[in-house]
Amino acid sequence: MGQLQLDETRRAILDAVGHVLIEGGPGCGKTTIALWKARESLPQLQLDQRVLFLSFSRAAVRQVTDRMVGVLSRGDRERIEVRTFHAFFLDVVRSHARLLTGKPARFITPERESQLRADHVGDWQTETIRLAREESVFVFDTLAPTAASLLEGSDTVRSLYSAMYPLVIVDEFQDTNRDQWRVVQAFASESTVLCLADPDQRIFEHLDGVDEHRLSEAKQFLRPTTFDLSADNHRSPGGGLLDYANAVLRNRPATPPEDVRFRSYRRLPPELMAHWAVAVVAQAASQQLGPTPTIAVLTRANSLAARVSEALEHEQTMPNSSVLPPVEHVLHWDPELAASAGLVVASVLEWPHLSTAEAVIHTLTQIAEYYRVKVGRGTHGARRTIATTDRAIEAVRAGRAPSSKTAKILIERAGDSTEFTGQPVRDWQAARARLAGSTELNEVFKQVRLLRLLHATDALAWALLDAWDGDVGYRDAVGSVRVALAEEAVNAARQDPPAVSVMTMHKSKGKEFDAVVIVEGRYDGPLISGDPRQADADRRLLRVAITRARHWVVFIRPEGATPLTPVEPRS
DNA sequence: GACTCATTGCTTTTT
DNA sequence: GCAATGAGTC
Repeated sequence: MGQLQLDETRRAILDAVGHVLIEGGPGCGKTTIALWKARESLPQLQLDQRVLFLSFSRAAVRQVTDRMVGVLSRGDRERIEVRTFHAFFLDVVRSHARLLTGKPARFITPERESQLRADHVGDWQTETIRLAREESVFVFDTLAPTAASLLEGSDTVRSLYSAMYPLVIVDEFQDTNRDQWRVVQAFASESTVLCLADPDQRIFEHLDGVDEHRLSEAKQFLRPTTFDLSADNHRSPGGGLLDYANAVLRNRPATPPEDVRFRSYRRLPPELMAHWAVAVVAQAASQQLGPTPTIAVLTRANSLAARVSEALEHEQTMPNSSVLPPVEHVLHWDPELAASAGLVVASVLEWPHLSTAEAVIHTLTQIAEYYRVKVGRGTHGARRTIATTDRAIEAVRAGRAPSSKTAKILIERAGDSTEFTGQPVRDWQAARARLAGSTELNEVFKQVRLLRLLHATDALAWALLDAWDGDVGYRDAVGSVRVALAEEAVNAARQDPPAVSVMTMHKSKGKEFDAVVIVEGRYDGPLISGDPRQADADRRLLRVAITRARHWVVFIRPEGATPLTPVEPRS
């Protein structure tokens, strides 16, 4: 770790006594100096004491853990616990919830929660609070406030954790929410707190409990010794990208450096442009950097990320008839909705074993389930569809003709002879093809296509092979697929990052790539909003997105889009 | 209560 | 371009 010079500021950080706040932009070395500081504190710790390094996501934890390998010896690494806030909260609640509720804690998974929530009449938040207080049952959202209350409310618990963790490091402090901050405050009375922050990387202020004044509040409360590393940049050589990102942030005139390119589109879809850009960048990058440069395609909205991913999946032909081969990639996508759409397809694979009425009810039930997940995601309008579907189920059950179009179509299709071949991939496609013709069926069909992009096809095929009855259909295909997709979700989280990733700019926080392609859609909201208040937040987000790149940035924007800086970019 | 047609407005999330 | 809404009709 010799490349990081121990300059005056860093020496001062290591020597500082009491709470410390380190501010600085992307690639300034905040994490590294924090790890050094942690290492310096180790000799003073007792054998059972640890340094606690709190991060916001599992990906961030991984990033820090990887970094530690270069900075610390194995023995030192074992004495630094890098954890997500939630993992820590879970621990606190599991160990001490009895103090609040008198009962041992039980936990509800997010999947289970979305079911319960969809079926619950009344305000779900109120219900989760009741569950926690009265039944000692916790969903993810009640963990943080409960852990905070435990640490605030009991001197014993607080001292216990401070004794365990004399030094607590908090990453991405600018985006800590209300409850995370409460926990940090509780630690501060007996432990030393080290906060790492970049005020210009606040990109989650729209979330409840995240506050633009958090940093100044922390300065008031902790009275930390504050250091500024914003002049340093160890990520992009020459600093051109960071300078340009800062110009975009402040809306100051700037000539984009050579390693930032712009392409505008007019008639061609942005997805195709993105595919082209990835192909071009991948080739250029592998020539200069070697075999597998990492590339991220970043978007404003999940919907565009999904569309880009779909384009990358298939061979495309440009107007000049050059052919873009498929690009292997991973879409960072919340898989729950696609998975529940997959269960609708799975239900069709069970049709050969069921009477027409049973088959229709089975599939309608899965469709209702899909819309329950949607309601859980905040789509209020899905309730209407659930009600319609439930009525249709009742009608079929009672032997009446349902009035819902979806149900009518399903009755017609389930009446046709349905036999499958035992080849999972072919049968899956055949089952999926039956889902079309009504708003609901079309929507489910579209969602299911995303499963392919999640690289779940192999896991699905294996699960279905086991479920094949050896004759005409699949037994408990729904159950098998559910298990396979849940396992896949767990595995996907552990896989090594692939060469090409597609995600929203928000999800790129804390990550790093050789090249970044930033795609602006036609209809998914502009990169920079016309509303000036919003525009500040947009510019912070853009700065984060640009600085994810170590070497190159490509912008794909619709023709006539507002320039990112007052000077027209080269094209 | 469900269908069709026209109108509107479009983001961002961890565990 | 497309999904979510609201009005009007069966």
